[in-house]
Amino acid sequence: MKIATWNVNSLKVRLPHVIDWIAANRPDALCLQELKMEDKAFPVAELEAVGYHAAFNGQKTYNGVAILSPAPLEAVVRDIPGFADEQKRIIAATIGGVRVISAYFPNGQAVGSDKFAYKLRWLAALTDWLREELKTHERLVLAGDFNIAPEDRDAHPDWKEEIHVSAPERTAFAALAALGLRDVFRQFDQPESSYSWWDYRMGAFRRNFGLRIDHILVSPALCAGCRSCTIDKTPRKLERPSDHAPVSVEFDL
DNA sequence: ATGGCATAATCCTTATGA
Repeated sequence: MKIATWNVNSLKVRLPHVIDWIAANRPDALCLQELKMEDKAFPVAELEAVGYHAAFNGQKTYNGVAILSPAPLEAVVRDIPGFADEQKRIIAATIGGVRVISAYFPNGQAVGSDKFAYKLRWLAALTDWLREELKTHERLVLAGDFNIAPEDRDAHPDWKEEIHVSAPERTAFAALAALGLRDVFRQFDQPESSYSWWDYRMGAFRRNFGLRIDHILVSPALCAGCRSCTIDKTPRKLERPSDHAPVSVEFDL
């Protein structure tokens, strides 16, 4: 089974890239973030035409998440249950017996800001919810744009901002890991300076000035079967790219 | 010291991203 995640930064603009990437990679599940569109604008027909169903949780202008799959998407849940939030950042579905969650974590803007406090509140609510989910879903995948670089090696050495690398954010990431969820990328040898996001400015991609903030975390029941985890930089080289690259994991069930 | 790019929504400027 192959599961991937991709922050597309506007599905309207990026739909051709998504369609091409699906055709080349045929994932069993593709988690998308930052759709930046309302549900009524979601390209259902275009994706059906390439053999993919979709569950989506959209919002005008900001946020918005989806899961695409050639197989039926069952038991769809939108948003974190019990957490009052206007922002559309979560969708979950069961695909082939695997609970798949597409998550767009808050950016946080700046350490100490109101948005940073919201990021930490949101992370705490997510962790509480997943603790319960894991009781009923042994096979679980949390994939998305975490907006956290979990270790120093996940950020370019010249990254001078605190946001995405601060201690409170990394502590919150560790709390997710403490549920038993494993950052699959680090289960395998990887190239040095592996990142999944590069700023549009300053020639950041050319200089590989990036952050690894897009992650796939898997439950213990799936971890042993994991065969690979890779970041695909090819779509970042296209005209009008997303600033994020897709991340994929392959595992045996 | 600042903003540098991209997107979407008020439009020709602003909010947000990371």
